[in-house]
Amino acid sequence: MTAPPARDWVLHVDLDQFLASVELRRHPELVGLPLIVGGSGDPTEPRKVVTCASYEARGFGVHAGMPLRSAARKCPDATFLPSDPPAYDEASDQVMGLLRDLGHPVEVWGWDEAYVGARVADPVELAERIRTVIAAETGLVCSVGISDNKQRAKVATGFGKPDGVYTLTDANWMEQMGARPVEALWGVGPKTTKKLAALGITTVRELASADAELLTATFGPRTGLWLLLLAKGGGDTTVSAEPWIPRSRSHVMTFPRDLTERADMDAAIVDLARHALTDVVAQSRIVTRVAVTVRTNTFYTRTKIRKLDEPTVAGEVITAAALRVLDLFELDRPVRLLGVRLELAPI
DNA sequence: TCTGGGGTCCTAGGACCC
DNA sequence: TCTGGGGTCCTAGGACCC
Repeated sequence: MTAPPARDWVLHVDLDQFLASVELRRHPELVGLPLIVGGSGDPTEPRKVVTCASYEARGFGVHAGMPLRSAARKCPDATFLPSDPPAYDEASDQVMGLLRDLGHPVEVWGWDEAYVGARVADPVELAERIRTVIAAETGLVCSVGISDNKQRAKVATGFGKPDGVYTLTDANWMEQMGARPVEALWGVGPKTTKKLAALGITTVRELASADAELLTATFGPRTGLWLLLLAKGGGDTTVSAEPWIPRSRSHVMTFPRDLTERADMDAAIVDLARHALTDVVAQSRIVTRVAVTVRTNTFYTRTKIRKLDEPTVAGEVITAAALRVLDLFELDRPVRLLGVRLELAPI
């Protein structure tokens, strides 16, 4: 038995129940009990949702995005903790640093996910080494998906969770995925699933053998062919260690009570714009466009955007622009949420 | 229990110019 | 004066993800 040759692999590393795990590290007495992270930690707080539920809490039907009050009804014995972003930033940085120390390119995807590109003969050995190092150095548990592109590696991680490793390649893709609904593909959501169903396509196997022209006619030239590629197990094979350059910076706020006074809306918009601009300036970036989002009490949500006369970081210019965009709305209903997004000039 | 916050990318269609 | 087509810029909105 000769050793297999080295090949280019893409490993997807995903920290299990990340926020809950970071909290459990410093509250070990809570290990094994249902834990829910979100809002200010007060389960009676309205208009706040679960950011992360521990596996124990998930056993009660609690999941991310669920209103805290619903979570409290489903799992009254859970411990509720406030979200602590600086702690998650620090834990994430620690994990990403350990991954980089392995000597392969690492592409960070948010707090709790990263892709590692590696030309190795034994990717399972690398995956286990990653899991061992992260557990030993940070006390955090992760799962790893192995494939030759990002989308398939991400799907593989789902089969590995929790606390495991799974490999998906051409050899087992159709066998594992063929009979599953198209929604099992990363990037296929409810809307695309419905459109595909109207074409008589419901499974990954059906999508993989669908007519390319039918797909491009329905979804456009790029998206149509991309869906076909995804179903065949293809995807993006590049892993870049280059730091991510953000395209925009935004802040939104759902108010504890709907706003009805225009002066309050103006004040909130100025606040949100300043907040976003502070982050932009800290990263030495320049604003090119200003977008404002309005959500009314009926949950009707719309965004309007305007290009600035010239790129700038001048606070007065940007807050004035945001107020002008807000002025484009009717604003004849109570406002539940306002948001400002600043789009940035490329570097 | 009414439904958070932070992002990216794609497509369609109008305006405008040649 | 009318018509056609190509290209670019801009905004709206859809869709998806963590």
